[in-house]
Amino acid sequence: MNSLVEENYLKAMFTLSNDSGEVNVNDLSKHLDIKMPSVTSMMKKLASKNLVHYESYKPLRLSKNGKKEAALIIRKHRLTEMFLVEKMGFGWEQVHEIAEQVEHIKSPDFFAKMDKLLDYPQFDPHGSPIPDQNGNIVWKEYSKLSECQQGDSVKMAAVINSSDEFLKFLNSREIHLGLKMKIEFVEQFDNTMIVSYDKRSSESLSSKVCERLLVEKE
Amino acid sequence: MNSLVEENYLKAMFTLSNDSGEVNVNDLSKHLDIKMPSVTSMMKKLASKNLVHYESYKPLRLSKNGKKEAALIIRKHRLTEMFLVEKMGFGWEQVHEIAEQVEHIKSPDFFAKMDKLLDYPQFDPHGSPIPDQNGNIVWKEYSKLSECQQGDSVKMAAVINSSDEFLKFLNSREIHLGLKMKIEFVEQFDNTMIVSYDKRSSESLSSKVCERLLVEKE
DNA sequence: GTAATAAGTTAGATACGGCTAATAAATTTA
DNA sequence: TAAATTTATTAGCCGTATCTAACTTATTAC
Repeated sequence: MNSLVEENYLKAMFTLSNDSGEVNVNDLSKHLDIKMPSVTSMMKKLASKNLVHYESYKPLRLSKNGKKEAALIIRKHRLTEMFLVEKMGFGWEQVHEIAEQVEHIKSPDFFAKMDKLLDYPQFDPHGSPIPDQNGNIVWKEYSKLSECQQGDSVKMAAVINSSDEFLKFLNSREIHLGLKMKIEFVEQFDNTMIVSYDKRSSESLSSKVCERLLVEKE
Repeated sequence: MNSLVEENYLKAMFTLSNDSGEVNVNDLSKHLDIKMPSVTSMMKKLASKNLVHYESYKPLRLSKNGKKEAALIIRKHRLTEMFLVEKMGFGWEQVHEIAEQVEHIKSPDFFAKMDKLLDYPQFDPHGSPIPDQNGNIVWKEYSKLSECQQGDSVKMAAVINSSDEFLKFLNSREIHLGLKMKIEFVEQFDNTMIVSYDKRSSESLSSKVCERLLVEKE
């Protein structure tokens, strides 16, 4: 059984891993707001538990097992977020903090019940995939809105790096998952997009916003 | 902000306090399964935080503040138990363990939402009162079933010291809160009671069982 | 009322998960 | 490629919450 602290390291490593599965001590340190020497010593501990591959001065990698453990924590996090939104009436901008705590609860029954009550959801309220009971994740290939063309019709699929403020911004524009929008115009100078959708006919979205929105092309 | 460990001490003290509000180091130690010296040192810490009145070799007492903190943790525990039973479909014998973990979650919103969804319940699934937001508890005066007389008609109101096994025993006899039963006969020799209720016409309950059932006389 | 027992405290150790300061290795810059 | 910078590690310390062993105070039994 891993401690709460160990779980947080595993989760952070999972999130920060690049495509070859590598993480730096420095990035991990910044992400967790824990100094580098503490990270190093935890890496040694996790290595001794076969959750991490560790060699001095080399990039860190989660072991197969570590990856699974991490995915299962993320599963609990995302199931919780979905439960908070769907069954308890929270807004998608309110659930991260709570899920951050609930994800550490040790009770398979508790999460199995959530899963069932939600009818085995595939995605969380921000469009991120929920890993299955074995820790496997199905990634859908979405496009960044910023990569779409003028004239494209798209459907909102997920938000990247969903922070409180960003989600509140989206709320204020009445943008939510599943929303269909049309790209009316792309400003060449700064890549600002003018989009229209049911409730708004010419909303302007900065490139910073468009890079954080994942969409499905229609 | 109190640590999870501190919260557990406060809760234990609250539960173990006798009518004059006193607890022994020894009882606390046994209840928490933590050795006495550890308890003593935590008591000093809690005393320095004005949560406990502590004097060497004297019985321990929660301060006014400590009592409130404890009651608020118990509030979270009991709200959670109610939520698990009413909104998630758990049995009353399954909820204690989960609530033991959920009660430590720091999020007023989370518990406020539960409270609202449950329509501000007064009692948990075992009939124990749920403290209000200020930590105040309204105690109802119930009688132990064991103190009732032959011929009395009573309504099941609460269970004392509800353990897994006891609750499962009650399940097996189809006994639940709100159940109305009549005391048909009391065996003088060992105080076993023969009771009848809707689904059973002459169920025999040992004195050990009867002492753990609280009822309302009709 | 004294001896035996139980309850409580002190002292000192341990594991965990942090930290700073100093050092070493790797990477970037010039 | 040598110097400067960044990244990572080592060594040693700290606070929390636990423990055991030894000691003290309170209670119980005779």
